[in-house]
Amino acid sequence: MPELPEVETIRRDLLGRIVGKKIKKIEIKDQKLIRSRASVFVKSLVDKKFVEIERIGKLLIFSISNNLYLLIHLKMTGQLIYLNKKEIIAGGHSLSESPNWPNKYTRIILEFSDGARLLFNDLRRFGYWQLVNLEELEKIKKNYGPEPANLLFSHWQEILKNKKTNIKAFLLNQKHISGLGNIYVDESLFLAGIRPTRLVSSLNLVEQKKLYLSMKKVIDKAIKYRGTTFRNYMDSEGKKGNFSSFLKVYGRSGEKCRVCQTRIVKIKLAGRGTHYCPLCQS
DNA sequence: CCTTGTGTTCTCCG
DNA sequence: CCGGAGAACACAAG
Repeated sequence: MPELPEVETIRRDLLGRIVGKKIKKIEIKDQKLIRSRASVFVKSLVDKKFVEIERIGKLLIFSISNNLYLLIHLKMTGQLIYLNKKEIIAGGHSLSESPNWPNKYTRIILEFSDGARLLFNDLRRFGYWQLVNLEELEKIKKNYGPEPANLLFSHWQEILKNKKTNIKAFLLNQKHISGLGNIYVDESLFLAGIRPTRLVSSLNLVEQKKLYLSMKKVIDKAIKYRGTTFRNYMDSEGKKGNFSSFLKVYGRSGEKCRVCQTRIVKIKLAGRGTHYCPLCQS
């Protein structure tokens, strides 16, 4: 499940690899995943270059040399795989556990003029590629709250104000704060010592501050370790994220809390599997 | 039937 | 009756 740290890892890796390269060819194997007419899509990209790669929350934004923007969302199982000419001939990367590409889940292939390729794999076909102009991009950006890294505590307090839902549902909502998904919401709440079921309105000042700091800490560390691989996630070289071994609650139901040895509980909340320690979190 | 990110639709409340 | 918030559902496939 790519969340902010995973998408940021991909963004940083791709910056040095594809920016400035001319797009030579596009192969669309599954029309469903592109949110434009295929002919328009191909015409707008071929012979153009990527100028910059940005990100808002979990959404990647590739600026193109013709003032259009390619939005790529990985949703649950999307992967962006970069292969240079040599790796294409070898059928993948030089890692033993690395699968061969393209595979049956490869939905779109971008080919650059130097022979390198960018593959978009998506098992569940939830992800998408979409072309927008600046005006449309600005509109889309308005749906996202600030990211943990850019957040001031005074702003955080404003955001929390008058919210009537539980803290889990609140943190998952990208309009309030962007980039957190199920894994990092559960991990941030554990670090803050707050139960996911708590109402936003019930958090006192100390808890607000703890959560504020915990989100930043969890996200920063996860970026440092190149994200979490729980199921499908891999970076643009086909490698797994290294944050998985630091998970305190996510995916650990029935296992002992690393702090107090109490067994981690799993409930369903906001329609999502939700993990917490009944002793550390109150 | 479980998994999840997000867009849409439904429902409730003041 | 309107607007906003939040809940519920839809999507997909293994």
